[in-house]
Amino acid sequence: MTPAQFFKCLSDDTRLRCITLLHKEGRLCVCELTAALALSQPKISRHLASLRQCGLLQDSREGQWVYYRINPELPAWTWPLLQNALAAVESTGHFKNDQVRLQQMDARPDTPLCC
Amino acid sequence: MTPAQFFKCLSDDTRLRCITLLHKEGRLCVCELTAALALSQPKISRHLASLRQCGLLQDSREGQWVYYRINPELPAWTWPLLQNALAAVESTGHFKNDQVRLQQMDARPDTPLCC
DNA sequence: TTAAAGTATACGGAAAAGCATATATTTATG
DNA sequence: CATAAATATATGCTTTTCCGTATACTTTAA
Repeated sequence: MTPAQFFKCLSDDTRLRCITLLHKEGRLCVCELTAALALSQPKISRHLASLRQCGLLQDSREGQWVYYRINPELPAWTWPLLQNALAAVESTGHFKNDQVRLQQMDARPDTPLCC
Repeated sequence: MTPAQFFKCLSDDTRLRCITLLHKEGRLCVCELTAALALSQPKISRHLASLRQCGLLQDSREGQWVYYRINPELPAWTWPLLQNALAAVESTGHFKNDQVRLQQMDARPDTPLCC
């Protein structure tokens, strides 16, 4: 992944909101992101697929659900950028209303409540 | 400027190369950038205009030449991102061959040698 | 084995981005 | 004033991005 490609990943609000929530929550399935951002499932799925294809995200299927997380093996130079990107989102107040629907502790990870 | 817009500015190689050189040199005119990157003048001019319009760059005409610099009044949240972006470019070795043609000290700023 | 939930992808269209080329504009200079 | 240099913009085109909708795939559960 080149720096320009990395920035392109972050250059769209939907992708940036997904990444922000994934960083906050650790991992989320598609339906949780769809519910949290109030966007259509194919839209979320397409953006997640593009982020996976460029190496920013990892996915793992668990039964019915596909969980996404930030790829822990990203190149070293991306980490400070990612940190500052999230800090920038935080400091500008963008997406401050985005939040994953609260889950009952004993409901995860088997059954996301959102679906 | 939103974070996503900021990242879009950095998501193109030509723009990233311009920003990298401008950060290194402080300020450069269009013909210096055109020569340093070996790209067409309209292409450079268009990218610089887009970066100026979104607030990332400032321009100032000095006689025949228009000098661009990184806008010193960028919002605070952009600075660490910019720093890390340049560090990323450096560490990945991209654009490592880009350099402004050396100027004789007494030739600047009146007459860029490149033109 | 059928149905339903969760997810991915195909398709078609709209909008934006990016480019090469040509031309206009501004400034300096003879 | 005419010309040349530096820069900006217009034009037409191709490519990419983004989206909504429809549909296919996968897994679970009845």
